Amino acid sequence: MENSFNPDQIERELYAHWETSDFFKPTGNGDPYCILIPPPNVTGTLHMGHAFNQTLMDALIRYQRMNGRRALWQMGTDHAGIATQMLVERQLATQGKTRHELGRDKFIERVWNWKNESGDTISRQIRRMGSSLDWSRDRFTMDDGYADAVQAAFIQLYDDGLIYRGQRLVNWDPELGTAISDLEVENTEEQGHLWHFHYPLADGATAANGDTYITVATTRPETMLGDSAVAVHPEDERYASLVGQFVELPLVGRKIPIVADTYVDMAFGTGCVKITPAHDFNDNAMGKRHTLEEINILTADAHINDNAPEPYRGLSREAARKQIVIDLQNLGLVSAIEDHKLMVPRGDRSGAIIEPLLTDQWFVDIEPLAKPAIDAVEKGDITFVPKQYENTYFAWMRDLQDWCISRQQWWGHRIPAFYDTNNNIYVATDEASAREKYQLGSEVKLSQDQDVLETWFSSSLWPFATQGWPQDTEALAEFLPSNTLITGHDIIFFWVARMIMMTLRLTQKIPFQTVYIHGLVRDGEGQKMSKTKGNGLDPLDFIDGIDIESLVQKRTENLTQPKMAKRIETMTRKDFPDGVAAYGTDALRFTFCALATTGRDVRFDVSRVDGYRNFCNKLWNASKFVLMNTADENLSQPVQPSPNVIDRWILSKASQLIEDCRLALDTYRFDLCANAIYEFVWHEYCDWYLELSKSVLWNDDLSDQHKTATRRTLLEVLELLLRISHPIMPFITETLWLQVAPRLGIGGDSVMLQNYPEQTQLTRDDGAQQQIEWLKSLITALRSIRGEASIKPSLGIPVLLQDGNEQDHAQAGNAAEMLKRLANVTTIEWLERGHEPPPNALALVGDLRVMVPLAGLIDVDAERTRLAKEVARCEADLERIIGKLSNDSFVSKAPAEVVEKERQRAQELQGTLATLAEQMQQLAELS
RNA sequence: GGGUCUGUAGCUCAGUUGGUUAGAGCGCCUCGUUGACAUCGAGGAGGUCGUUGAUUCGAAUUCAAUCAGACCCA
Repeated sequence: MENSFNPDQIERELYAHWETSDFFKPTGNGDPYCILIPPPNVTGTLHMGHAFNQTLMDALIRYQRMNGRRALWQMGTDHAGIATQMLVERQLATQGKTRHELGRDKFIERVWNWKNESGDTISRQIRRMGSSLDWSRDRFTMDDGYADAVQAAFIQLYDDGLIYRGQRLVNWDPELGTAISDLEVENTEEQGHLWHFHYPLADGATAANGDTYITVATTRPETMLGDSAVAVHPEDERYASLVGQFVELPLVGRKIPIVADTYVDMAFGTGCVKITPAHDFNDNAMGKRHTLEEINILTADAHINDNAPEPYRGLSREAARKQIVIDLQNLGLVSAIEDHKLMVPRGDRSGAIIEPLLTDQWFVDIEPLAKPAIDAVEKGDITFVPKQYENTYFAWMRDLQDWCISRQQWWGHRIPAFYDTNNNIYVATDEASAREKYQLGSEVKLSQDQDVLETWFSSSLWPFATQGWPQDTEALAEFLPSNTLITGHDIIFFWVARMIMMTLRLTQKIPFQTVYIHGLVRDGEGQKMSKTKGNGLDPLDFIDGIDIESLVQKRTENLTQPKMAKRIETMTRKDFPDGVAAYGTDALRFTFCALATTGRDVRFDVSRVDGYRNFCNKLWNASKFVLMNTADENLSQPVQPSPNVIDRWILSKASQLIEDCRLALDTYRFDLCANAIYEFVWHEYCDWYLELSKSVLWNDDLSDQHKTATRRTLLEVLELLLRISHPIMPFITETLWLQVAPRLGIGGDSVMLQNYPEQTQLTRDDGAQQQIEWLKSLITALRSIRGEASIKPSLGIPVLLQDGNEQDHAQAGNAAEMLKRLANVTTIEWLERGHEPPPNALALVGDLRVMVPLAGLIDVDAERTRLAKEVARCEADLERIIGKLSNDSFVSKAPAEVVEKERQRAQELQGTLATLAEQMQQLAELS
């Protein structure tokens, strides 16, 4: 075996072997267990969020597979309508072409070509994470079968009256030329202005103060061309007399009413608001309340249209704004321009400012879908972990707007709706079936809707469309509902809620039982990782390593804001002066598991990976030790129980570990599982058991029977540790297991097909645990004396024991060899009770006095300092406890056992302090 | 403006139903090259658990207020 763990050599080969051996497919007769992958975007590349998400899903699916479940982790990618279309359009642009020149069919062909050539990047990267996905069932949301499901869903919902077409205000991305979801709109605070305009009162009306105008404040002057009212608060006395009167809209000349509405904030601006129902969501709602005219003044690419006065037609919204302000200034109607911070909506893909625009779109009537979806979570059919996310879910679900599902794009599922020349709607899979369904003669001309469905519409069908719906398949019967959905909280609304609604409606089943929500990965400073900030990390760089120059180049190329490059470079060189080491997949996965606490953010701390890489190396070397020491003997037979207390102890401890790990995984506490494994492997198995085992294996006084028992136990526990850690660290555990298991007579092709350890297979032994804990405190006490007195480890020390009970005597007799080896003790002598010991350094283990004679080894002053510290600690403790015990209400009201415990502790401390005082006395006499 | 969450060692975080000597990893200090591992071993320092109240015999843990920060929704 190599001296240290080298992940690079094993990972790819092992993964390929697993995949070609079909180990990732559901097998056996166990209960089905299914995890659905949140389908990554086909244009995407693996980022830290994916890697985190992948790690948790894979840990869970491997755990359940090892529990004997028919485990399916369903692979798939989504077609990412907007992102993919943008990507291919950008490619075309480099050749000086547009999609319109190409035409719809040719363009879609181009997209498919791109997909077939480059659409598997993320799939390849996911494999590097060790993810045991069933690749044979890989689905893409644009595949034929999946497309059938999308059509079927649309048609059924339409026929049920749950999908309708209508003209509504939607979020319009003028750059992409399509509607987008309000979830795809990012509102950011930006610096702008608040313009105050005078609107002259019509028909000679005057305000209470005699003004012949009222003043409105707006952040978007250009929309005034579409104003159809001015609103004031009904209780605003300044304007009470004007309600019902009119103003004459400047530049336009339209007479528009002054209405009263409680929506108006009296304290904001002038207390008067211009109302533009066709270009603002709030104004639109108010317009509905007051039956105001909806005047659309913008084209699809955000230029002024013909509904506006002639001089402004054709201007961009920005140009129109400037011109309108100038024109109003010339009329003396601009009373103030203030700096103002406002929330600006931008499309998350294009970055363009989103325009609320009246357009014809397709909508899902959400209320009938939302109600059962809320019920399912309320009744507990679906549970969220952590539970608090159920509130987030409810809050959103109870305030849902109808869902706009059409997009003015080419790449996606074309809406299966046809129109005749009178714009009557016929919904069916294709033109022929539309004619049949609606009994249309050949004289009726039909044309298909040009739009496609938004990607999330198809993703919302994921739980059943991936299993063959609308066909009645075996997979559907077996894996719907699935068991656990693992995802970040950022897509609860986008995806989780919509899957619940659609699955319940179309299959009458819940899509999954448990939704485990994990945190989002942030950088070391807690910042969101983003390309713009250049603080993103590529998980593969942690697996394979990357030198600093390549890292700098990677982070600074293709920036949307090239001026950031210098800063990003400086920051990168500071954070990673030597680049990133090749840590391997297992170390990265272990890190993610250890970071998976219940919190909402996960700060990715590079030093953690470092530590867990070391942990892998520790496990590697422990295995090396075990293999070296178990080579020459047939150890396929169990030895039970072992004659060696250390063996019975470690097996007993291992039984606790199994319980802890199972509980942790069953409750999605991957962090607790990782910590339990780390603690056990390093601080029980390696620090103590391996060291103690040497005192058996290398002790000529012990029989072969003892040695065989320890060799067997070394292997047994190691084999168990490999199985228990496998879900978190698949590669190293597999590599080691294939060498370790045969020594125990265990066959099998892979640890991933073995059973996850069960507690019932081990015996708890409280006696053994007590004995070894006693031994550990003895050794620790001696090491502490050595450490504080700076006695070199290589220098042996004599030990005197005194007092103590019978058990101490018995145990000390058995422990001599181990004390010698682990604390470099040369001789152990008992001093009779009451006899005066030589000057010594003293430690107490219960009543047992453990003494190291000073005799030239230990400096009296150093020892006094050490003792004084110990005395201070005990005194502080005792003082606190006496305080409690002298409190009558504590003694009378606290449970008897708590009081008793404190009494005992006080007694022990008093004993200890008495002994220490004596010792101090003795030391004092020395100097 | 409405809502959610977080505040524990220098840093990143655990802390189950109130009773612990408040823990871990990293970092820091001292010592250490004999046969698994320097990607290591041994020892050690370091915290009035954001602040203030309340409940209780007892609060890091429950409640209220407050400060600081993060996020979601409008």
